[in-house]
Amino acid sequence: MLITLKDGQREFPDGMNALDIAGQLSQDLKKAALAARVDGEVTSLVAPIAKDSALEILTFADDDAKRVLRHTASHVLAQAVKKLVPGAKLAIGPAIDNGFYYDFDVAEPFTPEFLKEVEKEMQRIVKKNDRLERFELPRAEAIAFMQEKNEPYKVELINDLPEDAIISFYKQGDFTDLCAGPHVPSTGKVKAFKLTSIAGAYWRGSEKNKMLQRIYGTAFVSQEELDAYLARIEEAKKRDHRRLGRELDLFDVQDEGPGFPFFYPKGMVIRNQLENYWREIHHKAGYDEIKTPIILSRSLWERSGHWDHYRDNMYFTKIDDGDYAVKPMNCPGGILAYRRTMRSYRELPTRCGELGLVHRHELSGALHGLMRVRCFTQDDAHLFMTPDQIRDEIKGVYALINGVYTMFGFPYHVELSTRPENSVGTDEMWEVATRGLQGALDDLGVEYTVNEGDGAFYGPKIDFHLEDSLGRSWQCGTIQLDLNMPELFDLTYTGPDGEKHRPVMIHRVVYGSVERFMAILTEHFGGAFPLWLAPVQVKVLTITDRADAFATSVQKQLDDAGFRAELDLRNEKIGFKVREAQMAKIPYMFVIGDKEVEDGMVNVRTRKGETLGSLPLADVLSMLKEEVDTKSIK
RNA sequence: GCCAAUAUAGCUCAGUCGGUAGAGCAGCAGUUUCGUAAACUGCAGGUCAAGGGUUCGAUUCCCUUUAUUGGCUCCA
Repeated sequence: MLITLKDGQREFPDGMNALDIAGQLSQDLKKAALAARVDGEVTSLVAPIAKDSALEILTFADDDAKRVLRHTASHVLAQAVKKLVPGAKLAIGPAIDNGFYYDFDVAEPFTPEFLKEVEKEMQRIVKKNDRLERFELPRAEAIAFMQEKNEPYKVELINDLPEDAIISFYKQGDFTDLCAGPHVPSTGKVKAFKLTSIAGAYWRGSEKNKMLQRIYGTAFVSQEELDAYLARIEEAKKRDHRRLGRELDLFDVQDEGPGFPFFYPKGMVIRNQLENYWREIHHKAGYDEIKTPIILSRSLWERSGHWDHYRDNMYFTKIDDGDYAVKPMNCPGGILAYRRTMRSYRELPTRCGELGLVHRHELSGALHGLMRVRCFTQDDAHLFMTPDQIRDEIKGVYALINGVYTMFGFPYHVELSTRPENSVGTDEMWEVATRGLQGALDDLGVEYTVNEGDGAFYGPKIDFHLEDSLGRSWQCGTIQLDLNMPELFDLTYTGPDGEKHRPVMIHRVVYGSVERFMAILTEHFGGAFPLWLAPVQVKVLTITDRADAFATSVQKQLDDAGFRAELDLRNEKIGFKVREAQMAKIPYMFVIGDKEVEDGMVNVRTRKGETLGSLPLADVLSMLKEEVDTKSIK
């Protein structure tokens, strides 16, 4: 058979497997090989290749090979747990980004000490280097096999496989698991691994099901790589916004208000800068700004559908004898603002923004720093338009969001979320709305994944996800197309024909929530905010008190020029003052000593440790102004 | 909300096999006037998360509650 390799074609005997082919190419490759990609499909190294094919030998550098190795590691984990707790029932154990997990149903929850034992047992299994052998069974036999092993979850999984599915198993030593594969050839390939945590997880992800015990771990081909990975995680934790928020005195959440964050003076500077920027770009994009009340009557929420579909997440209050709710979303307010007057088609589209403070009762276990809180400010806007304006408006919003994320240098991914179970409106409305969003994304040529059933209760949405320092993804921007609320509130505009028509509504946010966005921002920049956002932009440091007068006048000039500058006249050594400014991640330090006083210059140091030397203040000011005005993220 | 872990000074963490606690940093007070990431000395700082139980005695052991962390679920 003719095998096409990445650097040319070669003839090999029919039925030869990828591992042996690798061996003929180089012994090093054979040793490093974990899996193969045959005609684009990831397969086991030991699967015979029957015909002319394109072949890639995959080593750990390849993401698919990482998954194969980690999947095998999850089997090793399951084998070890079964050995130590024979009564444990196996659920599922896939590879995930950066690692793997396996779910078990056990009578007693796992403990951290137990993990140590499991790791030891896994070492033994890896050392034995058992081959992983694949075999298939017909459906009935597969079920009988797992029934006999007393693995009810596996039986359920097999029952749910499509009729024509090939049901395969992998056997290593005395352990066999239902698995589609592929795997590495033998357990010895799992050279370096670590079990990282224990967690509860619902069977099949539904809180209606039993909670199983999940063990998370990760695996690499060498101890060095594992150590490097663990060191990277430790490093990433230093960027955690909860930690930086406290260290840099920006914000925090206190026990007295779980999920209700505090913002301190330095944090407010960042927040206000973000809001100023937001107003600026929205003004340019043709938006007006409004503010609607935080508390509104119960009847409004009943009409909007929130009472039926969102009540569990809402806070309520009583005023005199009336029932009121604290708003969990801004849309009903935005709708009342639209509805206050007769609208003509000539006014459409209307774009009305609101930095709206909303409160939502999130589950206590879901709270996470500023990322998930119980009160937050959405940089919301509601657009009302005629149906034929939908695509252009969606594109306009997309451009706005893309522009902001790109300006900050944030990579993001896009998801399209469709109709959830608990929703309002007719099938037709949902169909039209979903097609509208999809059409706009396709027009723009945007890559996206579809998230079935994850839309808002009133409409489908396009979600923008950003990543935190540990690679966890958080939804920030969203564009939601809504045909339902206009119906529920009987919104109209007068068309050119003089008749009343129903407008279409778009709900959208750019930052998502100002709080979450600040968290992402903090982690992304590791607390070293770009100059335009930095709470303190310049710190003026004196070397001796002979420089006090000049330093004070420098600070005054900075202040007059609109910069946020602080003065450090303390009787401390310059090295100490620099260190403190450095740790506060202040972008620029102006060092002033006898020399500078004499020359009338400032000696500029950046937080990156560069010393720019003595410069005339006027020159430095125009340089900094340029950096602020362009919102440079250097 | 569910599973698990954790909670000691402003922060990071020791410690007590049950006899009411300690370090570094930060803070404060002195001394030091010094050239780009840590001067020196001293002082002060804690209901050991909260409530209950066991005990002669609980910060330590047990229970409950609260909060936090990592997941699950949910979501901006």
